[in-house]
Amino acid sequence: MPRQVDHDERRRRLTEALLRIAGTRGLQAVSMREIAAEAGVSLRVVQYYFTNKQALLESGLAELGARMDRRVRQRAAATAGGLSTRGLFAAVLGAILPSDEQSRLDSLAWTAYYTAALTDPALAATGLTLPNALEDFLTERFAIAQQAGDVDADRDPRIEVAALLALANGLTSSVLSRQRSHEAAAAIIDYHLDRLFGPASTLRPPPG
Amino acid sequence: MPRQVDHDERRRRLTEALLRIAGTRGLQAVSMREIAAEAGVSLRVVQYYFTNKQALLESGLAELGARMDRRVRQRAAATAGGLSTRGLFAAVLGAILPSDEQSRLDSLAWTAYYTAALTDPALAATGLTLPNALEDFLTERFAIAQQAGDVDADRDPRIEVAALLALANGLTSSVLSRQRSHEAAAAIIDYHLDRLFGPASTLRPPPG
DNA sequence: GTTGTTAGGATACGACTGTATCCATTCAGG
DNA sequence: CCTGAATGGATACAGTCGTATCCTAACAAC
Repeated sequence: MPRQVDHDERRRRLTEALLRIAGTRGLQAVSMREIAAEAGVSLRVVQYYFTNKQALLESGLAELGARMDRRVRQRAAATAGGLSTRGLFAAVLGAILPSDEQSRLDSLAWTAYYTAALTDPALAATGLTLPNALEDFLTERFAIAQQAGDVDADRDPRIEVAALLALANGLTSSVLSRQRSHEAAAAIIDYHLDRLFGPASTLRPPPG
Repeated sequence: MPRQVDHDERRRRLTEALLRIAGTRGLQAVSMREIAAEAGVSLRVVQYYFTNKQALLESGLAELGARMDRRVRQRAAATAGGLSTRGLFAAVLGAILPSDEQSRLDSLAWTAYYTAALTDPALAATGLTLPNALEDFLTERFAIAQQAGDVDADRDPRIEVAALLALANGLTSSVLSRQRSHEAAAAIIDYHLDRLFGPASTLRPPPG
């Protein structure tokens, strides 16, 4: 075998270049040639490691999902002591909200993908499945906390969770458009978590 | 002067064609030729009545704003008797949520514009100004209702209004992706209005 | 050293984009 | 009637797009 190259590493670099473009100039600015330039390689290399533009886009979407997952776990791990239900919700919702430059770029790219998926059936198949799973998971946790008496009995778990996730998404959109700062958005989420769970008992996990 | 044509009417038809494409196939599918085909005219006609593609896109954005405004007023007018604070909020939030096929298409187009504006400074200038004005207006109304004793004194008007608007936006996004039905989203909004203002006192205005 | 596969540079193809130009038709004002 | 502006059909132009092809360099296996 001739000169061997780490294909996964090459693909990772190209995917990162793609997401950099999508986050700064939008998904419509993503072309094979732009990705090549951003990654500092030739067009042929991009073609060589991805059969299609479609494959490239799917790789970008997968990477975004992986990064989001990593952020949630990081925030959950940063919570001192065992993770309370409120801590879990704060971790998830805090991870959704863009908090630094990197997560802002990722969030922009995610929004671009989501919007594209609304009118592109090819992307819709892979891109719009995560929210439901997350909602179900959090609803279950919320219901358990409620049965334990940590939440008022008259709250509807399914509605509360759906609302919190929709709220985080709506706030994200306003943070991306710079209508609101990250801190203002985080305060709004805290305000609602306070109403649901009572005032926070421990230190807030650090942003990032 | 030779054969005279109603320019405003022509421009309106072309703008409608543009929004039809943006709502069904996305903003990236909008080209001068596609608009011409959708409107049943030649490419030259599109060029004749709009100097630029830019001008065409701005016209689409303006039309979307006008339609949204019309929907809010319609819902407000449909409310029996004088408009209560809750009625106002229900009208505005209900108008944001896509409720029929037409408002769904408009909402999709709006989302496409909003996403594009996040990375396109030309669109950002005209497109991202409405939300703030609406938020200020509703916050004022909310504060007045609170001083009149119609809302609990410990609610923060600015936060509550910002959260309601973000909630409506987030729910809209979930309705567009068919993660949730319009009815489910409307129920979530009602649930929160009930918590804020107490249970609804009058009939809910009809959808549409 | 020859061979054969892997890795990529260079270039080309047809489709599509926004925009510009050329030209024919229509019809009111003189 | 005739002239000139309004309207729009047809076509061209320079770019960019995704993709395909051709060809060369590198290097492990034999």
